Order: sequence, then C-alpha cells, then structure tokens
Amino acid sequence: MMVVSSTLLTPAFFNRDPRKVARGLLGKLLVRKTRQGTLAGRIVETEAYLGTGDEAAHSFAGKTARNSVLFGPPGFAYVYFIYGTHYCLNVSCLPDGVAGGVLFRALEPVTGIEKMAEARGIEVRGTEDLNNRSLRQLTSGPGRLCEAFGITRERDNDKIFTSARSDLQLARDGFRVGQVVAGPRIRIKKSVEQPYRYVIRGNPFVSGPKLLQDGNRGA
DNA sequence: GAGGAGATCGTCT
DNA sequence: GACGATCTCCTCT
Repeated sequence: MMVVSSTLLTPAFFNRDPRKVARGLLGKLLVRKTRQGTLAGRIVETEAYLGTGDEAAHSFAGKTARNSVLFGPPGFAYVYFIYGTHYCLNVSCLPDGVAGGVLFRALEPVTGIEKMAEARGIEVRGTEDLNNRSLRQLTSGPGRLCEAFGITRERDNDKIFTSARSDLQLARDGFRVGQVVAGPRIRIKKSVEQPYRYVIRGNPFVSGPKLLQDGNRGA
C-alpha cells in the first residue's frame, strides 16, 4: 500500500481564489472508495476557472441548472458531460453564492491501478515504470481520469469532497511538490492567454502536447 | 512522431 | 440548431 496516511482537505482549503486552490491541489490525492477497494491518484495538473470576468468559465454567463454547483459552497464536485462522450471533474471554490472552480486535468495513479486499467479498457504492464505508455494513458487527461475513477455526472455531481463519509475525497499525505509551472490553459477558445493552468514540472502524467508537458515554454 | 478530423449528446440560445 | 474545459484513430512524414 503506497498511501501510508492521509488527511482530508477542509472546506476552508477551497474557500479561496481558484488560482490558489489550483496550485495548492498539486501533489494532493483524489480518492475514490468503492466496494472493490480504494482508488487514489496524485494530482499533477489543474486549471483554474474564475466565476466572473473569465470568459472561458462555464459560470461566466450566469447560473444554470448545469453549472449550479459552481455557485454553491466550496469543496463540492461539479461534473459535466462534453463532446457526447466524456465527463470532466471540477471542485467548487469560493463561498456559497460566488462562482469559481478548478478542473482536474491529470493524475498520477497511486492505488488501484488494476481497477483503473479495467475501467479504461487498457492492459497495463510494468506499473513500476512511470514512463510506461499504457500507464500514462490511464489518467492523463480530464476525460481519462473520470473514466478511470468511474466518475459520472449522474453519480458524482454535487458530491462533497471534504467528508469522511463521502466516497469521493481530496486529501493530503505530506507529499512535497517540486517545481510548479503555470501556463496558458489548453483546448479552450476563450481567454486562452490567462496562465491559469498549473502542472508539476517534469511529471510524466501531465496531459496535452508534449512541448507543454514539462512546462518548457522556450525559456 | 505529428497533425487532423470524426464521434456523439447534453446544454443553452 | 450549434457548439463544446476531449479522446482516439487514421494518415502522412
């Protein structure tokens, strides 16, 4: 078992500017409890979406039935369906009534790798090799990590992350993150210039074009 | 290895 | 009726 001990994050952790939450979430654990066992992944890539003044955010045009979780209290799951095939997972930030959230873009698998591989329909060999191609395909991308963790809007939207009774949790285990790199958000068309995407530098599980994976932007 | 386009449906206009 | 905070497969080099 690789996770020795961990502590749940508190609502106060999420009751802040999404940019701070996005950065703070790097190195933390996303935990899914199932009857078959526990799944856990270390967060290596996030994106911040501000509630107002951020054209790219789902909450920009105001509250709707779809995005209402973003306007609710901090520390709750906002799950949406996109492109007819994929789910994406966010956590709400800022106090009740103020919109804001952080998108989980990529995880490094920690516990339950076999279960994740099964959910993704991928055969993984050599789980010790972090550069293993099939291992990276498990959770390196918003849609991929949702599939690996069995996250859907029907099951998980509006679920609390900060309760010990929840089957979806966010926790810290003392892991120390190395260098954090902030860059432009990817695969969106609005406000792309804002550097609200955060990654752990050099982590092989970061998603997106290869040039961006180590945060190397030509400097 | 890189680049492009299709898949597929909920949500909002 | 149009589009999207994506993924995968296919083609070309």
